[in-house]
Amino acid sequence: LHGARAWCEHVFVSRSAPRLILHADLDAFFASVEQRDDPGLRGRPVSVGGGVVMAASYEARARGVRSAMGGGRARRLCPDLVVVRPRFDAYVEASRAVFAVLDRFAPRVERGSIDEGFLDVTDVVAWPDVGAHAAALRAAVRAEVGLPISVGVGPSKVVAKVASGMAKPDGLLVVEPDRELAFLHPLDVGRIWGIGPASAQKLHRSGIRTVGDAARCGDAALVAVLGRSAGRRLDAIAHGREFQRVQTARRRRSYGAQRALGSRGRTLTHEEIAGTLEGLVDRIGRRMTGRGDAGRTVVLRLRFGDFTRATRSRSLPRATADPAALASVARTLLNDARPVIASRGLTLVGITITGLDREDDGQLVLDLGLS
DNA sequence: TCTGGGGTCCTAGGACCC
DNA sequence: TCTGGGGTCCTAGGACCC
Repeated sequence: LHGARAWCEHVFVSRSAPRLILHADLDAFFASVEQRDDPGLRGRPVSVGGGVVMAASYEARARGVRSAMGGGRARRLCPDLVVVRPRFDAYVEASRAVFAVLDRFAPRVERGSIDEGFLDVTDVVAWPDVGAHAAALRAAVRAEVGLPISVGVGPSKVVAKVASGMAKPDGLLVVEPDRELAFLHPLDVGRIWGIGPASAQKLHRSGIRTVGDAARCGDAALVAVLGRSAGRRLDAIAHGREFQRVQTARRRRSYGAQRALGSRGRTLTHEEIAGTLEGLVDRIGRRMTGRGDAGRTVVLRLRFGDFTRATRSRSLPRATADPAALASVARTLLNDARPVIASRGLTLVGITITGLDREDDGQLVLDLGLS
């Protein structure tokens, strides 16, 4: 109980008060690494990945090329586009080097993804100095790793994140504590981290276009449109009351592998699909074993020609990382899915392992019963 | 714009248990 | 006989992020 109480206090204190947060986000990360390592690519429109654009340099973006865009369209928009093959090892190494720098600038750093991090500097930087601190961070990353990085500063992770996006490329934007709502309210709701195209559209249809609209319409209306969790979160953001902690050590919750089959996936036989699945399960098994993890739930993911999806899952009595055991479950799931596959034209198969086996996995629920 | 590979979190219903 | 209040676990689908 003592531990639980200390934990609750920690969570509530750090969640209920403004902090001083930096969001540091590398610009066009994969493409910037390529331009750094090959001077011949500098100043030219670069796409990492040819089938699908995984990252586009700013020169390419100026021509309309965007990440996640099909390669054909990218080349039509930008005929002199230089397409390079991704080098994931180089990106992982560059990311490690960048976080080594970030760790020097804050006692608490959250790895948001391979190319972005949140820094809580509340306890180490006085408010008026935060701009200089952020500028020094950007200079250090540039000097030591050779990559451009943009930084947003604000009283919460969401504000810092939106600010870094507006600072790009290679910029810095500081949102002063009392300017937070003035900064957020004019923005379209879709600019908020966590409000994607589907939610933005629902809000727009209800007449809620900006964050300011969301603030005025009230918590109940937002919950009605977005559901309990997302609705309350947007309400809190719109009133400047959302203060998620910077989480330094987040544990992985799943392992997955998938393979796009293209249109030829529609003609693959059951046995060929099973063979592909076996390869994916093998890959996952190796990764899990390498990290000493095991999982109890196997999820088969399918995507079809019309981009609809389906999942089939099964939980085992005990966690395993054994590819043979996982493969046999994957096979029965594939059998379950046979009718769906036959009726819809398969274009992607994937396997995810969840229910990771960890002794310290658990949750504490505090029931408040507020009126 | 016609789409890769890796993740996280939320919602909801059903079966079961005391 | 019907029911309150408290739980667990599983499955499936969806939205979102980089």
